[in-house]
Amino acid sequence: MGHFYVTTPIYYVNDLPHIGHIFSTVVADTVARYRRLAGDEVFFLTGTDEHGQNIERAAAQQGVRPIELADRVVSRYHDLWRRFGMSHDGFIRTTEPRHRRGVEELIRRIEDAGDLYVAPHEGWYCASCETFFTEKELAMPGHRCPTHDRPAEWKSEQNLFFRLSRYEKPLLEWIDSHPGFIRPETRRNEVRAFVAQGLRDLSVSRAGLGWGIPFPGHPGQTVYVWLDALANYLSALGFGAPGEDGPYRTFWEGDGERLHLIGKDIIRHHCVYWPAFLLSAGLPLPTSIWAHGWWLRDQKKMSKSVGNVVRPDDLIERFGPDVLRYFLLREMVFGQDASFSDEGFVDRYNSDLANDLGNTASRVATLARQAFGGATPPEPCDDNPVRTVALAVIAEYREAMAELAFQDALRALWRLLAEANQYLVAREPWKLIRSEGPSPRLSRILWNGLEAVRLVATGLLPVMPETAARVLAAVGSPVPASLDALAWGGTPNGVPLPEPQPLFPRIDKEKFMAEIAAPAPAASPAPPAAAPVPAAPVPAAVAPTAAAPAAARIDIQRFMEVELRMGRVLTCEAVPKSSKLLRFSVDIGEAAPRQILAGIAREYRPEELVGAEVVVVANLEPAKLMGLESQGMLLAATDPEGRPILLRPHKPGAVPGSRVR
RNA sequence: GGCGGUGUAGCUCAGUGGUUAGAGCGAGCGGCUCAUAACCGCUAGGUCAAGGGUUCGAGUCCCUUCACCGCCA
Repeated sequence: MGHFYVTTPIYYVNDLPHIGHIFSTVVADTVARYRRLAGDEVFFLTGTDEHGQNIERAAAQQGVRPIELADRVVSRYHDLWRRFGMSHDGFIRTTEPRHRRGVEELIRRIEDAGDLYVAPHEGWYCASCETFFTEKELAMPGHRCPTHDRPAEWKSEQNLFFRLSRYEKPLLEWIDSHPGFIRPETRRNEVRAFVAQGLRDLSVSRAGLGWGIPFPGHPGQTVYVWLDALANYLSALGFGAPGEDGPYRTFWEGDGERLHLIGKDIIRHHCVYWPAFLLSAGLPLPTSIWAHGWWLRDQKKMSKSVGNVVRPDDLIERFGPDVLRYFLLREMVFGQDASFSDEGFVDRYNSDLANDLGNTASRVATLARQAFGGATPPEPCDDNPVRTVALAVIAEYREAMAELAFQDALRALWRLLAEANQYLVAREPWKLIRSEGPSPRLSRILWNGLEAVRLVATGLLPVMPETAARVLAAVGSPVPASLDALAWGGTPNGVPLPEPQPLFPRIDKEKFMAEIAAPAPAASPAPPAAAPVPAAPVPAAVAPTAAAPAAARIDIQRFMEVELRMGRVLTCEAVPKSSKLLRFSVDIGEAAPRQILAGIAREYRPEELVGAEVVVVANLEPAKLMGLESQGMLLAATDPEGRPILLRPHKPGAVPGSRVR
């Protein structure tokens, strides 16, 4: 069969792994496993992006060398991938010598093609993005970077430029003649439109940047991070290695498939710059670049500053990685955004895994054990409604998996579980056990049930490798090494069946929701508190007031992300039917006062607070309490009893709206 | 502003111009008792964003409007 190369983005080591990283890697792992089962020779690559000013700065703040910072974060990735049973064949770090050689070789070829030149580069530069902006883009006063909301610096330097403009037509032609090159379709349209409107040459070096790969032949220049990072897809395969090219020839230059999985935020780099670099260097292009959407948290974008990033350690600890893998692949329409919620997670778990998969497996296993002395039935069955559905499901599953339509593939498998349950209810084998004992008819009925579960578990092998194996064991089948097993008739006859045990114990949803809403019990070890880089802030609403452990240090920029403003209370009243909430309208220097709710009614009477000066968190995501929207938060400390003490200035005169810092 | 996309059941989403618009989850009722209070059946719930047009026939094609999303270095 063919060769198949699949890559994840390489992850930037300024952030700990979160659900977004996990998703990309789970997808790649699932595809890799599927293709291996289907008989392809597979190379699955992931890795880390470790260069750039952000890393340099973060390391300096922590008083370590950049490579030490990178080492620490990388070890977190290794740990996580191990826990997830990721089956990657390679892990590349951009700080490795082999990567540097690959980058140098790529640049040499681009230079040989005459696509590099030196020119002055100037503009407003945001060090966080490591990007130059045009005057137009930063039109707002102060030239603030739109993504980081911090002032950009005017910068002018000599840089190397890549003749991207030369590849405008070739790229358009390539996109037009390769319909599957950029997926999904809507991204392809976007990229096409972007290229069609004209391409400017691209700066591919920075002057005086320490932490990066020196630009070969141009002392004082460092390779621009994107050119550096993208080359990982080649260098990890051995491109640029002195004697031996390793898997490079097989997986990049061969006629197999080369699939880049990316998030939608890095489309341009992968769909424009990267193909152009490759065209220039005379190298093959990837066969497909698949951009998936983002995981939202309860419909909102996850962001470090909001503090709603899903770090799935608790979920993995509690359910094992396979359940999260299943959830991620089942819930997201690949290519679109999806929303992660704890409630959705439990619902999915209970209905799909506990009720359907787990229960059906133990149902058929128990029946067969009862009827045939603890073994699988002696007689198979070759003509029945379950088989008819199974054949359709298998075809649909394969088609969907080939398209990375995991949602459809899984939905198809679950149709077979439903069919098996309907079939059992129609045949009532539990009655036959009593009325006719281990008859041939009973054998065929129960064999069909086992076979249906076996097929579903086989289809689940790429998605939930460890769990699928356990389901197979539960229905008396071995773990197959090939997708050939995904065909009717594999359940062995007369082999012992283990005593069924719940594979997915049902979760009490109410209890679960209450548990995750509550702060972790004091006894439990603090979650990764000793994180090498600042972890996401704990949502303040649920943070315990008792002696909080010292938080990781943050820099001034980080602090300034919290917008604290002076406010004057205009009105204040109790919220009906609430013992704790007061409703304020607060002037913080804006056109209209803010409505803010605070849980301090037990300690303060509304009338004593009218006119009070208070400190407001002004850029907090609005939240609904008792049906009322709270557009901010009042700062308060607590006394030894845990009662709130509102923070107020010790003397009057602060201007409403003035920044507190 | 330009280009592209989306809008269908309480929620998440399917729906090549062709009967009465579907699935899963959730809700209500009934059945079963092998199975993890699981499973099976039935029911409720839709002016298919709004308006206009083409057509024998429109969720589907065209136009307009509204809302949301993405891209425009």
